[in-house]
Amino acid sequence: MTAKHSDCVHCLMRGRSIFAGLSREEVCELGMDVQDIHVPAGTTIYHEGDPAQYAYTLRQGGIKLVKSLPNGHAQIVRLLHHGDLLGFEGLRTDRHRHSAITLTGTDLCRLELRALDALSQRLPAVREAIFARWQQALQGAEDRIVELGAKKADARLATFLCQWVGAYPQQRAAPFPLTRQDLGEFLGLSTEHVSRIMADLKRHGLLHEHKGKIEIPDPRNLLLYAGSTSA
Amino acid sequence: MTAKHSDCVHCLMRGRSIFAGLSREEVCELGMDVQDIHVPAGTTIYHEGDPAQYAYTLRQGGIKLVKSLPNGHAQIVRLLHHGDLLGFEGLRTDRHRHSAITLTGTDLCRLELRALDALSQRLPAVREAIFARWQQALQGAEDRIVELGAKKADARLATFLCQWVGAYPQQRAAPFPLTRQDLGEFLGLSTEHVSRIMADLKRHGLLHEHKGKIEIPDPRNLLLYAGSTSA
DNA sequence: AGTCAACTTTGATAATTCTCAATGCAGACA
DNA sequence: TGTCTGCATTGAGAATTATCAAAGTTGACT
Repeated sequence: MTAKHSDCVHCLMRGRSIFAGLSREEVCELGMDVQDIHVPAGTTIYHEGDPAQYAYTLRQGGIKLVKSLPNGHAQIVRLLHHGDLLGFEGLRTDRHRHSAITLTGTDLCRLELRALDALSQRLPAVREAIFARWQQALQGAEDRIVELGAKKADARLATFLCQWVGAYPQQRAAPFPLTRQDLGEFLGLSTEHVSRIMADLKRHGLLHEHKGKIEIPDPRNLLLYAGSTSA
Repeated sequence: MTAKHSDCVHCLMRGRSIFAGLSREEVCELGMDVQDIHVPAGTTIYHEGDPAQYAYTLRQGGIKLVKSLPNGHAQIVRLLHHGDLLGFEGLRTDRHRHSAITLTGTDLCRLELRALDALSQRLPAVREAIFARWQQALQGAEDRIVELGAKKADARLATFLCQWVGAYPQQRAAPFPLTRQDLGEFLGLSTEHVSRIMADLKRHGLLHEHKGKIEIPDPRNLLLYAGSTSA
């Protein structure tokens, strides 16, 4: 893991970060100690239960937020793409509510939580940005509840895959660093079952996979198929 | 449904509402049109997809927030107790993301969303309160994801029942207005399956039910039992 | 008291999903 | 190039959960 001081002013991600609403001058005067961090795939950035000290902006790569149960099961609570914020569970939360693990090599900006908190008091734009992300996260979480509670395995997987590739509209084939186990832990299924469904989808030509890339020729078909295998 | 002007200053719920942090004077000067509303059980307060105009504070009673799927399934996204806020999906959200349906006769305070929004800009205490509820809701939603994704039926039900009675610490037996169908739609199970598990729990003396009241002699036992029927 | 409607319980059977075990596959590395 | 390790796939059987159908219960209303 490497770290250096970050130059927020010229950051390519600024437009998608929580500092998006600020002027160039305001960014210059943040007065925050922002670290620029690099971690390889499979790194745990922080553990569930750890005292929370930093928040991070995911600049590049993928991260999973995981909760573990005493019975040995793990549940991926959320998957993060570039531009997402992590580690900032709440205003006065002093412990991380999940573990953050990189799925790929990852670039992050690390901010001190105390400083970020203070900043959000001072700058309405930052507060709004955090607020908005929160709202987004809640909405996402509630959608997941519906997926997990009211849909069958194949429909869950199909919807998820469509959403995933939807997050990479530029590319023809989206990067796909998730293992079958990751998928299982995200969708509440066993790895084997995920594997079987994936194989089925591929057999039906609804899905192509190759070297960590995934492609869905026609999302509508995929959703239709998953919906029709069972009401 | 009856409505009259509300007297926030003397409201018994004020301490638990989003106006909790305000002084008596500030409450007097809210300048908000707060309506005092009463609705019977089984009323839909607003529908999923409706343009959002009001937020509500639940003063008394129980409410379920429901999302419906095209396939006919319904999923209860959240259950609200007294003191909870509803209808306030986000600052700039103009549509309700779920339907709100009363489980019991219910007392509500109705606030105009636009006014509440303006108020939260003006009064940091209100903003903080809303913020805090949000964080709470997100945390709750993520916990639900874990429940739905990583636990079996009996464990889900057990944890839920313990949480439910935990929300009524004063009483020996907690009010329990949920039908088996409600439980099923909350936990992602069929009504029949819920019924069977409930019967089992009662047979083992882990649970008593009588006239819309529920009692758990020893929550620890209940959780233990549900955990042990399967790893 | 009688009736109705809504909710609950129970049973039988089917569908879904999990678990365990074995095998296949591909990239990392010596 | 061989080997090794981690991941993916496949199969078979078991466990879990859903579905369908039929009674049973309860409470409200007449």
